[in-house]
Amino acid sequence: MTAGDVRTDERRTDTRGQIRQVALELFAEQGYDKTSLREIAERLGITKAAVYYHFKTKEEILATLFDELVAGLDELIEWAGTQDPGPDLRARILGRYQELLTGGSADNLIRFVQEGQASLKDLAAGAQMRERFGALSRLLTPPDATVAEQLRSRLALVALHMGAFAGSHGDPLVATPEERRTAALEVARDLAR
Amino acid sequence: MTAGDVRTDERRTDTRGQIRQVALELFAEQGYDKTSLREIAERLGITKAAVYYHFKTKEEILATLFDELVAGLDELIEWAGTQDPGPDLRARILGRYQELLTGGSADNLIRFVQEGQASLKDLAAGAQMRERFGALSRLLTPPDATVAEQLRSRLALVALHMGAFAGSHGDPLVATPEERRTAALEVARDLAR
DNA sequence: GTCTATAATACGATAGAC
DNA sequence: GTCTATCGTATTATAGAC
Repeated sequence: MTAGDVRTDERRTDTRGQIRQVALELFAEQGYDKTSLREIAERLGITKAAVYYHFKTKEEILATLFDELVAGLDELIEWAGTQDPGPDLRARILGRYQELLTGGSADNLIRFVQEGQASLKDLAAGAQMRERFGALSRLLTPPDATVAEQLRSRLALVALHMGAFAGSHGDPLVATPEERRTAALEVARDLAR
Repeated sequence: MTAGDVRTDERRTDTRGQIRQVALELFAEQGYDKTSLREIAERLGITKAAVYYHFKTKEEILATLFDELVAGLDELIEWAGTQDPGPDLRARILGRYQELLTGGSADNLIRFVQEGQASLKDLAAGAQMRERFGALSRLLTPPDATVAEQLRSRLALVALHMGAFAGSHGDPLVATPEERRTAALEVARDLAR
């Protein structure tokens, strides 16, 4: 882990990374169950067996996709725990949560979470995400919250999700990604007010 | 179709209906892809082949599950088209939509739609539902709506869904079904105000 | 690090007996 | 209306050559 040890991260052809990237695209597009390792391999011009050199199982591919997001969420949750509760904190939590969903490939990841909840049900990554969503929901919900307020907290998170990837039921939102994000944050903050 | 023609509806052991019921429960619980015909058959103490006597394909089972809801939605959409647009109509649309989701087994169906969007992607039933959600969203969105208002309309529908089956991300809402429904309608109407 | 080949298993769907 | 038996095809995963 010294500063000069660049070699380990400088794999000339980062097959492992390409597998992760393609897998995430396919998982988000068509779901985990309906995406086969053969399909992932084919897109990269390699074979299934080659994929198994880089990952022990299909689920391991999925698990590594969540690592970054989960770490970011844990950081956010821990930070929020040290702050003074109140409407202002809730607004800041939502802003930081949206930042986690912005940039990188977190948009595909959150689309996968939002649209493929069923497939995540029995997977370790699913349990991991459910825990974090639960923690976030609690942080966004005053202790004496009504049922409607609890529901609003959950919807605030969904609003940010829908702003991150557009799609979802019915027609897509017609707007640029920036417009969507801005609108989503506005709606989410209003819901968690 | 005469009044006395009861026989056809009075099948002593309604296997077809039982298949539909069990299938819906399993689809809602674990998703369409992960539910096999063998599993459905086993729960009823029959074989896969027997299931194929009642339905030509697995997808046909799913399709019949949506028939009632789709018919109700079409009726609602048509009715709404004859009314004067405005905040008041939007509130009434949401109320009637919630009624469609209440009673019967529509709760399992809408849970399946909400949590299993990925599996519905390439299915005829999925396209059918997406059309209706799109129509509903448009009815709930003023013509000059901002992006935020468009998003709020979609969230209003999601609010009713979450009120219909509790579950979803993070912790379940702690409330009776009635409390959940009441809160969901309040939140939904506020979103579509 | 990638390959061919294959094991083991499950799936949706069909044929034909009863 | 339900059964047994099976077909054809996919899947995840592994063994072993190169």
